[in-house]
Amino acid sequence: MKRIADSTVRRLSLYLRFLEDFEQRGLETISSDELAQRGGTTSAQVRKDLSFFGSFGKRGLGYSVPELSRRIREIIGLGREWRVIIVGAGKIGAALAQYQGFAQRGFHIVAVYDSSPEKIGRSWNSQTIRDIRQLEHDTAREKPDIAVLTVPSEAAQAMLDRIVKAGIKAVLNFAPVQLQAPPDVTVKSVNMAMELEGLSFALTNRD
Amino acid sequence: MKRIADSTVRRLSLYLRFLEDFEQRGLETISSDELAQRGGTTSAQVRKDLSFFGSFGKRGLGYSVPELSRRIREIIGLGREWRVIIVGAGKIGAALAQYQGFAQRGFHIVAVYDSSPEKIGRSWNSQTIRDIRQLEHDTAREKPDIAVLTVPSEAAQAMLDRIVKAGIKAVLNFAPVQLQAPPDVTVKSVNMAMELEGLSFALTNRD
DNA sequence: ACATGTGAACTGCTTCACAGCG
DNA sequence: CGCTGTGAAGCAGTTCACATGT
Repeated sequence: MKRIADSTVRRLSLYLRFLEDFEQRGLETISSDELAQRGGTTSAQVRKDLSFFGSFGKRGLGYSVPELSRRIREIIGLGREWRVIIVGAGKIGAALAQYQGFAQRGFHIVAVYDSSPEKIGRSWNSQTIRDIRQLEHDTAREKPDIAVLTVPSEAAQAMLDRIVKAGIKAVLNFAPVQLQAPPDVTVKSVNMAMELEGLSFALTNRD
Repeated sequence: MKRIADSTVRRLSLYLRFLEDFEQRGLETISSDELAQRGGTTSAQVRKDLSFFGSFGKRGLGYSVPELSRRIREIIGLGREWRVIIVGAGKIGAALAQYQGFAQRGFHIVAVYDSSPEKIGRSWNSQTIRDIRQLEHDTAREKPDIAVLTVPSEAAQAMLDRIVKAGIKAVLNFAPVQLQAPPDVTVKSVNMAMELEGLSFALTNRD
């Protein structure tokens, strides 16, 4: 299969959200143009995005909402449950563990880790915080798919190395640092500091 | 000035982080190649990024760490204090309000708002949570520069409209929805759901 | 000799425009 | 006729390669 651009995958996520909305309202079909307007893009872009994966529409009519919804879910891989661990039980970790949006889309938190003795053992939103030293042992047995990394910046790279060595192939990083990982491991970063600086730049450099 | 790509600004943020690190260690000069390796890019990319804003290096030598550091801070607009409000005192809002990285880079939280009567009036990390109904009134007086939007998805667009009408020109959105704003208002979104789905896609579609 | 700064070449994403099909 | 699907054109961001300055 041809390599798919990151931006394409992001838009598919977006389309799916709209489709689920339409689905709930009982709409049967939708055109590329309607999807485009909602998503702030163009109809050609929508059709091109979908065309990488097949021909899901009916000419002269548009797309079947339930079918397209199903196909996109399939493409993104939302048909199954993903097993997620959270590494770092700080403020952000806490917010994430309690975030309902995860479970709704099939991302199931199976463990939370920390290194601080005061936190280990404490119960936390139906999870007991585990000792980070158990990471390798647990991972071998429980085979999580995704690790969410919410440790301090200084510790992030070392912890990522452990996660990679433990065999996890997908990481969502919240530390504001650039991480190095082997090519078979996908790392996505959420970097608020960088976004804020982007706003600072926009405010500073406008006509 | 020519329009600067988003990716360029993000890399400048990244370079700045490395430069601050080098500065602390007392290093005097750095080459584009060293910056590139740290940032996972190429030396040509680094030089091109900087060239949009001027010629800061010395041929045959590299860049002065303190000078380049200063110049990038100036470019991004980190020379001043930015006044930030947080709209929505939920879990994410809480994590952000206590996040030290903000203040360190000159983003100063001047107010926190919520609509829930149980939350309003409660003290919170040296801020008292204010009634969202005060938003317009306060904004007229206190002139915040940036609003961080951490309200539920359903409320996000309506709240953004209020924020825009109140005259704020930069918004950092945490709701997993596509927001519409006039072109003179910059909106950046942090969308964990989308990043997670990107990981799901990567795990699903690999050889 | 060495590393910057920058036009030129390249790569890849987006937009166009229209043939194809219901 | 309307809307999809898609090659071709256009555009933007990245990489190359070398002239330039120290």
